[in-house]
Amino acid sequence: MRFHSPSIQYFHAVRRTGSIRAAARVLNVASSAVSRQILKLEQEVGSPLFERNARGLTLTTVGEMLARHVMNVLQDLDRFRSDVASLSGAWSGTVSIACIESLTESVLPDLIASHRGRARRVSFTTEVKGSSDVLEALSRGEADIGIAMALRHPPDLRQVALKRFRLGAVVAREHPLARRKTVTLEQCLAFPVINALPELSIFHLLQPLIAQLPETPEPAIQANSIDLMRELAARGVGVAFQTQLGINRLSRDSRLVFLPLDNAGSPVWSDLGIYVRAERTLPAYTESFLQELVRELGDRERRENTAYPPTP
Amino acid sequence: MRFHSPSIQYFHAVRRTGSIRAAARVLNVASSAVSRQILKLEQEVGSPLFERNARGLTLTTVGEMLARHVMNVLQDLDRFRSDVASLSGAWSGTVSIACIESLTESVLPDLIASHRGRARRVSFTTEVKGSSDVLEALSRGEADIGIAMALRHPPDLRQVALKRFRLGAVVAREHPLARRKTVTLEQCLAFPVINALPELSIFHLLQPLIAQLPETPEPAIQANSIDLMRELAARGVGVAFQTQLGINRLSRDSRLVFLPLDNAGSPVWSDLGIYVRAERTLPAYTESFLQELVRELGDRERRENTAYPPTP
DNA sequence: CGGGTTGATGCCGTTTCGGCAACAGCTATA
DNA sequence: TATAGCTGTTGCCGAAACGGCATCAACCCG
Repeated sequence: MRFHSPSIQYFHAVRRTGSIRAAARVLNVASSAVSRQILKLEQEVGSPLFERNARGLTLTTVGEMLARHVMNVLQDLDRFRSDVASLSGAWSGTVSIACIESLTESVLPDLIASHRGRARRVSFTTEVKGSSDVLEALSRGEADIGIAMALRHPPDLRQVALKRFRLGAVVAREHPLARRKTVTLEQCLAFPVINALPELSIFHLLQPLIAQLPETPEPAIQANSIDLMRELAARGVGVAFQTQLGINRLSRDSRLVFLPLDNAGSPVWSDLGIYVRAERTLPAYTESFLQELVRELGDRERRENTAYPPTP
Repeated sequence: MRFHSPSIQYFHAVRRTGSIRAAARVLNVASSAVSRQILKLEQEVGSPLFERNARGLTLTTVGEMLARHVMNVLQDLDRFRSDVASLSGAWSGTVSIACIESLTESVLPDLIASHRGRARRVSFTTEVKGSSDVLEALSRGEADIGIAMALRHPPDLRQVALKRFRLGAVVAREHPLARRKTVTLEQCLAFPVINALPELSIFHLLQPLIAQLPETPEPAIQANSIDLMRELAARGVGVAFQTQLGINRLSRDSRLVFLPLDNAGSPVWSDLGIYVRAERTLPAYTESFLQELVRELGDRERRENTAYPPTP
């Protein structure tokens, strides 16, 4: 089912790989064929699409415009294919997800497992990235659904939902703070803390708050893995911070205690956004999973706000 | 700039014309070429796209799915083209509008005239239809912007805005009702009325109200042209009904008086919707005009609600 | 029962496409 | 500085796809 000119498929491959020869390898054709199709495209558009650097190709402004169009075409072709397939009962396809690490410990595995229990023919590809990388992967068409910190998102993305979870400290059960109901940042900083590196979204949440404090103590440990940070906290190394998305896992882990964080008397929120390319209609199976994801995150948001109600 | 397979262009032409030979004439190619491309498409999709009737071709279910995809592709190609063109300063293109008759007397001509004053290179195509035909033309990709009565719209259309205007009676200045501030339906029906035919949206607004009345008098005249109905009213033939969109024109026309209609003590609203295909990004020049249209209709809505405030 | 459609097919010249090999330009490494 | 390895581009040629012409079978309407 390949009823689009080879040009746009070749263009798409070249854009992704950044090189004509690499694209040719992926496409299993000769590089000369790819080169010619690109030249023909440029002649028809009437403007160069790539800047030829010695090390490969980079999109020009017009090239980026065409890339957007080609992405729209190919993604909509995917949707059409899946629509036709679902007509004959074959509900199959691959959902590609890009998300930040907070989701990996329970939300995503739970959801994927349950979804595959019902729809065996739908497979998943997930990639964990930093928030801005998630949005970029979505823009570049490398993922269908993105979950990231709700920062400013580019106009070519659509925010499907916005859920807020409370940020908190994670300490070992024996930690002096462990018996409190909530903690403030000052109270945490009295102890060794395990700080997130800038790649993690927690960094960008805590950084402005720490900057407001009169003194900025040296962090004991810095890391870029939430898992590692939590394991360090469990061993009593210090205070870690994370959004309370792993409420199930944490409550099962008897070594750890989650303490909602307060700042100037009000909770510290971590806003999670679910994103999708705006100029796109999702295939039915992707849309279905997206709805489940939104519902599940809504449920967790509600559940945690009752478990840890905002201090008045 | 034709970088899509001939297949999809041919398919698009066949869908619009409903015949292979007619499509071939439009495309300036031999009918055999068109026939072969369609057959190839069907082979690649793995399912027939048209039902061959003796008199022409009709889309199958799969064919309609492909039609949707092809429409998305071609409309997005248009947008891409205009984006590239606007990069080199050429802000040009054609905005295609389908709307109901109420717009023709002042809203649309005013707006188009003023827009063309600023953007000389943007041309317009407008087609007046009934509300359901407007929506259908939009769905079939034959118009960019649709303005119609806000009924239930198909899911492939997006309602950009919803504006409500007051429905009223139009009578000659010498008419016995002309001195009133507002009128009720009963008061109007005491006189000869000029009824709208079902093709006009006014029919669908008034019909349910008339059906509620104890007695349904014979209409004096039925017509399917708002213009004609208004001219008849000006000659004292009877009471006409219309939405108060031509406030400028009516206030200039000294022969006529507009009387807001009340029913059971509350105004009778005529909801006007502005529609666009959902799975589509508009070219910049179309988007620009759309914004002006929404703003203008919003202005009129506000102006008329102050001119004729709802009776409390 | 013919005259007008309709879409489909066989044949054939033209166009396009893709693979192979060679080329020039650049970078990194020896 | 020379060389090996990479890049994209270009001639050449065979293969595949496309389009035009003429023809055919099926259908509708008068």
